[in-house]
Amino acid sequence: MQKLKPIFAWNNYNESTINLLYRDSEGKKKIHHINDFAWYFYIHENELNRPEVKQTLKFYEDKNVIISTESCSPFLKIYCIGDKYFNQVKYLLEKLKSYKSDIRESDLSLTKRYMVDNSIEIEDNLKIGFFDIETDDSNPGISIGRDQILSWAICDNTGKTKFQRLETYGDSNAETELIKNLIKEFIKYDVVASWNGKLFDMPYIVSRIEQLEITTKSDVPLHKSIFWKQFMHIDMMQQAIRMYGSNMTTIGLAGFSLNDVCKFFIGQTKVAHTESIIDLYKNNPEKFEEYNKQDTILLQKLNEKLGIVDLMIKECSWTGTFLNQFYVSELLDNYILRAAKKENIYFKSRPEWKNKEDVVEDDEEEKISIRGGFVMTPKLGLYDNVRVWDFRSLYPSTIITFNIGEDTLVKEISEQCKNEFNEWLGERKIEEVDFKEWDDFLKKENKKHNPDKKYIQTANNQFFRKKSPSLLAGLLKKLLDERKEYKKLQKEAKDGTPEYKNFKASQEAIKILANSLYGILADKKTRYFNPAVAEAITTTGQYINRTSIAIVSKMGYEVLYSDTDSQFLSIGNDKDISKIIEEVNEKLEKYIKKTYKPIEYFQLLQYEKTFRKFAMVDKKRYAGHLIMLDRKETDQVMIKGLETVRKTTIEFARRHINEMLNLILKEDKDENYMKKWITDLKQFVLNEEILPEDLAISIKISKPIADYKSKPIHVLLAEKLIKQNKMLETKAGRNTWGTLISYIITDGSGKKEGVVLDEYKGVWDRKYYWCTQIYAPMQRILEAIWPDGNWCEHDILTIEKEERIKAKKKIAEEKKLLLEEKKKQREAKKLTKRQLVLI
DNA sequence: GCGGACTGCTTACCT
DNA sequence: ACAGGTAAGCAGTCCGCG
Repeated sequence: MQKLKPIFAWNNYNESTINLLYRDSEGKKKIHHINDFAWYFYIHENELNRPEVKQTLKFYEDKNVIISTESCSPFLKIYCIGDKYFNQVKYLLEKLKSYKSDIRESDLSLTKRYMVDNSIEIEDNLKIGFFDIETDDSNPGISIGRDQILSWAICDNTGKTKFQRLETYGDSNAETELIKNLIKEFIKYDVVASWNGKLFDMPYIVSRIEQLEITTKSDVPLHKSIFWKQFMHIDMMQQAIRMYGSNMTTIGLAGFSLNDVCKFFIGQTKVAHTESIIDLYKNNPEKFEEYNKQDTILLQKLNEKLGIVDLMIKECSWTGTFLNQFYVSELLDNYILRAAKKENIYFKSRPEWKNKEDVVEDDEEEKISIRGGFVMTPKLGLYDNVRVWDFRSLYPSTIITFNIGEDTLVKEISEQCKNEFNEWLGERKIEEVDFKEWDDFLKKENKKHNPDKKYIQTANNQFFRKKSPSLLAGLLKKLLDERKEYKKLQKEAKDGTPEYKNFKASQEAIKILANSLYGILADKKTRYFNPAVAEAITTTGQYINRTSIAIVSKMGYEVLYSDTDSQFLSIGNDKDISKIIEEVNEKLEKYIKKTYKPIEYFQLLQYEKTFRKFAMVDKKRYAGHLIMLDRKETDQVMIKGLETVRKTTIEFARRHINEMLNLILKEDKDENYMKKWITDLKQFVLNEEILPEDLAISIKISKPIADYKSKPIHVLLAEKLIKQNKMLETKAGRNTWGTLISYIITDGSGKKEGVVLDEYKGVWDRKYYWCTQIYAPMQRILEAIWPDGNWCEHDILTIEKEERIKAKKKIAEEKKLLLEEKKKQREAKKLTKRQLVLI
């Protein structure tokens, strides 16, 4: 029989049957059962020499929990009666863990083990339904499951919608009918997608099902335990946050409400309404229906435009992950485990999930931190002709060039070499060390530990075998090659066609996987966590960057700044930049090849952008007039890290800092011009009226109020709003989007006092706004580019403070003088008294 | 009791 | 529930001074 492609697979608690959900040739959903697959884990053979381990294994063998064993030298494969969820197996594993035994892959579920071992391909032709529910909003605030569901709508991939409305308001039988029909509808699809459905729609439906006792009534299409397995649910909002959350300000996305996202990406909005939902339901059923349907249509269109779900499906089928487990770590775990299985590499078990409360203060593992990228202390100032180039995929390339991986690491000398490195480095940070000194140290160590060049040395003084590619290097090479192929195909296909979209999704999926690979090596929660290996990558990245800086400096060019994989240089426009890059690349390649003798060289600088005028303000903070980007001419002011790109900055400051940067970078205004400009602006802020929207500070509430250890003003205001039922508590979690609190500072002199925007009564602290919100960011920029400009004269608060201190000192001195005077007088009196007595 | 110095928390950014 | 590096503003605390 041809291997069937499951849509989803699972095994129930304490059962050893694997259920595969699939569609037959007629497209009908079926479940295939697998009963003959035995679960197993690995234990290192050396462990068998320990009496306590031996005894434990014997004990569970006698109890028939361990069925059989098989040698997989140097490991022993132990087959059990069920997976890690079986109580008896759980006890066995707990016992072995308590002995700190070297056990491997014991955390896999039966289903995951089966999928990995058989390299089961996952169905990627999935039927998607976009849905949304409306609920009774007559009570204040939102509370999951408190009120009735009023309707549902679902939209298929072609834009066809279905809608059902609660027939009789307040009637629980009618609501039961409504929800049953929704479930029946869900089951027709493989995936149902929603907007924020993970935190709203799904829990709401589940809660209503429980309250109405729908599952205990027998005419539901499928039994309770099984109908949720008939389809998967994904939350498109979470995925949108993953994709665009990090650069929303850069691209200009206002927020992650469905309305904001749709307005931005597809230029469409939700159905506008001023009435409450319950009002619409009761008095305007047509509009109510349109409103509910429109949300699902928007989801469908959004997916068509952005390919959100397509990309997820691609990543899932590439790695062998089911959609409802769509997390980077899970995707990569499946991908790596499948490859490792073929190479007979067994990874350690994934660490136990630790609750926040369970983390011990002195946990050694928790304290380990891994060195990251190189951030050069920038040479501040205003420059002409600044060129930027960067290393293409620095970390993947480094892994390949230096053949980095747990399997290629020379463990025998790893500890000693680490100690020697730390001893040499001492208290210094690696970026403080002179490059030549670092290079010399590495050469000395290389000679000592690697005389016949069998290994390849990394910049943290670790050694990796060269004989065959590491698992990681092999995977990455495959990924990069595949991506190249898909990129080519994408280029050949016609823009907008299904093929084009398919190739695009493929190459993007691969890019995400390749770039995330390093991350899991430095993540304590994964089985791949390995400080020596992770730091081999980052430190060597730093080293390559600094080698390049050394080469460039020797060629006579000045590197102004560098962050991880990019370099900023001031190179006149009379020079041929491509030629220079070519030369640097050649020299770098020659040097790395000569010094480290890699099997394959995989580093490449590529030309990125040119700034006509450029202001270097601080680490990770700069702005410039960009005229060339990826070999295409452009004309824009690019700003990184400065207040204008931060969403906490007030609009007034954002507008004026932008204006200021435009004047300096595009219109080449000089220092004197800007001084005048600042003086005028200060007068305006201190005397004129400013709109409240321009003064509002917006800060995100990122977690439940109780989790805050200190309570700044925005948290205090949020707390008040929550108490008044005007705002929802934020849930903990990575892919949730907290609520923004917008407020205005009424008194910024001490502990900040303020009001939320809605309650603003016209009181604002002018001096605080000028000094902290508006001028401070400007001053930092101006001081960086014209350091001798006496820019502090506009910082009123600091000046006032200094004057206060001066005045105080003066008073103190006067007092002191006065006291001394009195003392003198007293003594004089005493003297005269004594003199009198004497007389 | 006041205010400066310092520390730690929080947010939001960069690669 | 993929990483580390960084700036900035503020709350909270400690400590010396008077």
